[in-house]
Amino acid sequence: MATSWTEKISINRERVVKELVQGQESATHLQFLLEKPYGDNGFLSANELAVKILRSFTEALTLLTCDFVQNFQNQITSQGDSACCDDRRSEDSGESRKRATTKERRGCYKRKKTSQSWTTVSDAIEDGHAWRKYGQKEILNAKYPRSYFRCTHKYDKGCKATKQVQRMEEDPQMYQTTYIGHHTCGDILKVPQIITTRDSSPWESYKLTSNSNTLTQMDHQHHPPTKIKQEYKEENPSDLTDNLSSLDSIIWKDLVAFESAEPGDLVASTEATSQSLDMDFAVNSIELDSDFHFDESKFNYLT
DNA sequence: CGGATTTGACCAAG
DNA sequence: CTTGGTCAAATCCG
Repeated sequence: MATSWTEKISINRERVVKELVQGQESATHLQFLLEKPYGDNGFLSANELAVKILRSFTEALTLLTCDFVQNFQNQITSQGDSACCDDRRSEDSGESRKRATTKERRGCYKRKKTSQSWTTVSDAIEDGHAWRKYGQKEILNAKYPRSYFRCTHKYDKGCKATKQVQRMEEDPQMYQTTYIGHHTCGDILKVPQIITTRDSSPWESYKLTSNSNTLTQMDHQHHPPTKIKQEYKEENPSDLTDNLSSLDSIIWKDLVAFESAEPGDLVASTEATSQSLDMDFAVNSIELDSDFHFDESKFNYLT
């Protein structure tokens, strides 16, 4: 195997610490916001911070759980072959089956307990990936049903990515999306989808092309305008600028809201998760040139 | 006609 | 037993 169990543990420990530190920082920020509830100068709203904190702790707990479960499973499998669900099904006799083979396997699966997952909250459902809905379920004590999506390329490319989308009770305009597993089909959203809003309607949509840092206007979609965040200045940040080549693996958690998308403008911010950097960060501003092109080195990052 | 969605059934887990 | 996640036939839609 590529990495040993002990290596995985030490890798995950770093990530756990990182997640917990981030959660702590977000909590501090939240505390600051709660102390002055009428100020609106914060980069992140209290609600977004709460989501961020929750995500950090969820991720940390997931990593810890993965360690534990993986270790346990390693011990089990080393003692003998694991029982597959097909084995269980062979015991399940008596009742006549409608059809053999594929139908025989219906509902035969393991719950994704150890898959990496992360949750976002946004007022847009579209995230740039090709999803196919495969189910909807009423959830106990939830006002709105939960929708289940899988990657369109599940069968042709074996992509295991799924997501669950649920309208939020407190704010029905917003959707909570839980992504489970990363895309392995090549349909990786190499660059963020950026939704912009202008001060005056109509708002317009832009998308970063995959091979360049160029914003191209998208066909109008049925997104409601995203909220505009106030610019938040902070000293240039971190070691992130050393790793900008990893931009292709960034998964953007939130939509960017531009105060203006005119060339030359500094435009507002978003949050993002980088798989390769294994961290979350925020892009504070992006400067556009006349071709709606931006220079990565001019990004202002917040970690 | 083929791909996407709907929806009730099926199944695992607790 | 209940609940949530998935399957797949029926249906919709371009």
